[in-house]
Amino acid sequence: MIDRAAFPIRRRKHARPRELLVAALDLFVEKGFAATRAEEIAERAGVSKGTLYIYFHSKEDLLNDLIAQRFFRRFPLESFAGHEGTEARSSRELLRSVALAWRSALVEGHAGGVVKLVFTEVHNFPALADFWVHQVLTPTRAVVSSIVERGIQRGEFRAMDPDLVVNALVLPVVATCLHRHAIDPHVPCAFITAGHEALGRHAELVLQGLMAA
Amino acid sequence: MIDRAAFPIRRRKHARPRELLVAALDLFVEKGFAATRAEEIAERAGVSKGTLYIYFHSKEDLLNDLIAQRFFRRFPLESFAGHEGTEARSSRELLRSVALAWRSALVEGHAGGVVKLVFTEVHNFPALADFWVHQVLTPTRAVVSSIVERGIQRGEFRAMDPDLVVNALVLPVVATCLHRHAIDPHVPCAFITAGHEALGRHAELVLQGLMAA
Amino acid sequence: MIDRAAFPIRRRKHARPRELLVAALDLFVEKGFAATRAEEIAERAGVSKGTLYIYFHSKEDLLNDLIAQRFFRRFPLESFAGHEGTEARSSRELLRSVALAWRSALVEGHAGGVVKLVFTEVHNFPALADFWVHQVLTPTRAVVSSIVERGIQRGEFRAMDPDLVVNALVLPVVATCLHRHAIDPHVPCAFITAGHEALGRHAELVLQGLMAA
Amino acid sequence: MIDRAAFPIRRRKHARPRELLVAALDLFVEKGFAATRAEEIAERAGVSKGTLYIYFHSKEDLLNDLIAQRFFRRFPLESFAGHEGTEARSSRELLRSVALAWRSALVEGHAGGVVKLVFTEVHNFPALADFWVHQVLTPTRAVVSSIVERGIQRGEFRAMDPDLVVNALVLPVVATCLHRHAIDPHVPCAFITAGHEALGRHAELVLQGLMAA
DNA sequence: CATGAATGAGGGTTCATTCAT
DNA sequence: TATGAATGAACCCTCATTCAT
Repeated sequence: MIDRAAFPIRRRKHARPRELLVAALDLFVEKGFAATRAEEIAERAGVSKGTLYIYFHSKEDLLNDLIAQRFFRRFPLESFAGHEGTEARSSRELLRSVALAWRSALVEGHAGGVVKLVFTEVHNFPALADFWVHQVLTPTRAVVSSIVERGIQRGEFRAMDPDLVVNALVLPVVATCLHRHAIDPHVPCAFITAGHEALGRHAELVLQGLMAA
Repeated sequence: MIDRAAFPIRRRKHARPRELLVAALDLFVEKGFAATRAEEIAERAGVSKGTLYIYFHSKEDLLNDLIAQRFFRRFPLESFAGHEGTEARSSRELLRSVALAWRSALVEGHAGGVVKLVFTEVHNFPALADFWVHQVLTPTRAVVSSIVERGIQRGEFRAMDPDLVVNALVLPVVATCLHRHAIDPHVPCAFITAGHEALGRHAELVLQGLMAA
Repeated sequence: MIDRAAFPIRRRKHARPRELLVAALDLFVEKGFAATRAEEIAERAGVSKGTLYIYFHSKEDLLNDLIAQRFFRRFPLESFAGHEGTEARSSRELLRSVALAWRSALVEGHAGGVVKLVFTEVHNFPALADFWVHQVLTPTRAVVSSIVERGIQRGEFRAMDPDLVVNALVLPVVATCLHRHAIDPHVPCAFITAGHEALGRHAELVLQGLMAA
Repeated sequence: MIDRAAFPIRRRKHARPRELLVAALDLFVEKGFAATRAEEIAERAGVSKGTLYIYFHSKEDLLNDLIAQRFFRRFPLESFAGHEGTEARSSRELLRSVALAWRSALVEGHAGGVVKLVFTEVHNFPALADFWVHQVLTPTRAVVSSIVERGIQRGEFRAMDPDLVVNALVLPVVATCLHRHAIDPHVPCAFITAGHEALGRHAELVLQGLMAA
């Protein structure tokens, strides 16, 4: 039933947990936690049902491990935290970089699926809310706030609530992720999930509105 | 078990299907379709498990009926369609109205829950994608496009891809909905789901960036 | 699959838990807890697998309820506690009555199966040890002790450790129970589980040894 | 994982089957056959799960082998069979010896656990009933009968059904075994499993009742 | 129509057993 | 021979659905 030639047992031993986590993430994103059967996860990982339970205590545990091991590393925004060596760059340019960091993290890469999972399964896994708010949103908010304040002080931006800028730059990325993973497979919406440059141009639009007169 | 005095049978008999649909919608939004038990729906509607199956063929049918009966009316954007009697209003003002129409439909009201449902259950109910794209997004896109083109022609806006404006105005509303229904119950995020004026000010920001120099 | 004519649904509603407990007790005694499948219990009670879980939370719960509801009433020895109106009877006669009370409780009746269950499942259900010691053995020991002391004081018995008498009268009953339920179905042992009078004559033998010279 | 230094392979290779049998017996006695996992047995024997199946075809086979190899030797009563050189000893003394032989075999030694196993698992392993009746009870019965008849003929005992004496001497030993292995670990019962001399004094009591007037 | 006891297919989980190493 | 990762049959339990009352 499983192609042993393609999946030698010994070689895969240490890879199994990761393979199962990847398979589980894909399926949880695709079908939701409750609608995903344990056997499907195993099958996609190329193992049998029982093998899953060698590495994880339960299906719930799989998702908890996903949250803990896979999600729980900070969003890649540290580079902006202190603006090291960024004195020369305009605040507009810095904010644009933040928006693009979000884009590359969520739209490209498969972190986008994680976003869908967060919003879909948070009811039964509150740790997802913690992850999302404290590991993703809050750091972003801190970085954007500091850049916006810098921009206002340097006269680049007009006076502005930084939260408004966070939301304007970041929430469309979230919504785009969800579209790509939920709606597009059924009804492709090119005008939303258009491609690489769309979010860049979105950032331009917002930042244009931010400029001082 | 059910308080008969408070709910006379006669008067409620015809309301049953609607009451069940409302209960189901609430629970599907809150816990997801798969994780909601048929008995819970009946209980919330104040009837017994068996009664649910008098009015609906199955649990799936309940959601299909929700989509067909509840969702399947156009988004309240018709008023903008022809810009009847709107000649005098600025294009900026019109777009602001569109954004506020979205806000009042999705953030206030409980249509916001429907949005969560769309993104959560679309995998098993492709009709949700059809509903979302054709009944909600596409009309909005048409309206916004026409206003943007009008604004450009009238010299109010600089040249701009209309889709960019749809996305900039509309996607944050979607993301805000999801936040309110998914994340906030666990980790309140005032800076996102701040309240009425937030989205209004977001629209201002975007529209400012849209203005011709 | 289940003969509905013989088992009308409504009439049995209140009888179900008891029927399931009886079926479970029989099977637990016969095959042991771990080797009894939930479906077997249901089948013997004339219902389907799922019905069992309407009335009991789990298979373990079934046994716990058996212990709590069925076993947890004191052994029928109270009548001897105060020797009310027993002044006239000889101590020998009283002890003989205790032994016969054990016999009728354990060998006749189906309490004998319970004894087997106690010894078989106590490892996983320590409450069985509590039941056995505190509800059965300890009361018996108290009664027998008081009678033995009375007999010694009245010069009927020679000096004797009362515990020895408890054991001599009671332990053979226990062993006989176990034989009847465990061994006899496979290899009948008439010389042990002989019948009514055997334990009576056993008591005679022991009591004879107890008599003062 | 296993301390190879402490257990050189060579020396243990031939001991493996016995070590596994001992481990299995302990666990079957402690937790029952169905509730004992094969891996536990292997672990207690200091080998891996797979090794168990080199020496035994299945878990059931382990118990069958236990019965065949371990149990299937006669109970140590042969010495009484012909009363060789016992002419001079009183029948009372001989019976006392039989009781003490039971005690040392069952209460001391770990044969007591076997008794528990017999009564617990006989349903699924009828060979246990055969063993118990034919290898243990029947020989004892034969020996006791002959001694009792001898005692009656020699005028030491009053007329008496020999089976009654078997039961009176032997069943309390059985019950004591079960107590020690089943109940005592949870609720210690000193008054039953008191120690070496208790069964001796029990025998005295019974034999006293047996004496001719 | 309304009820809720009963059903049984389906999915999560365990563990005896196998087999490549 | 020894290992232990992997398997999958079997079991516990849930819950959508039915139907006698």
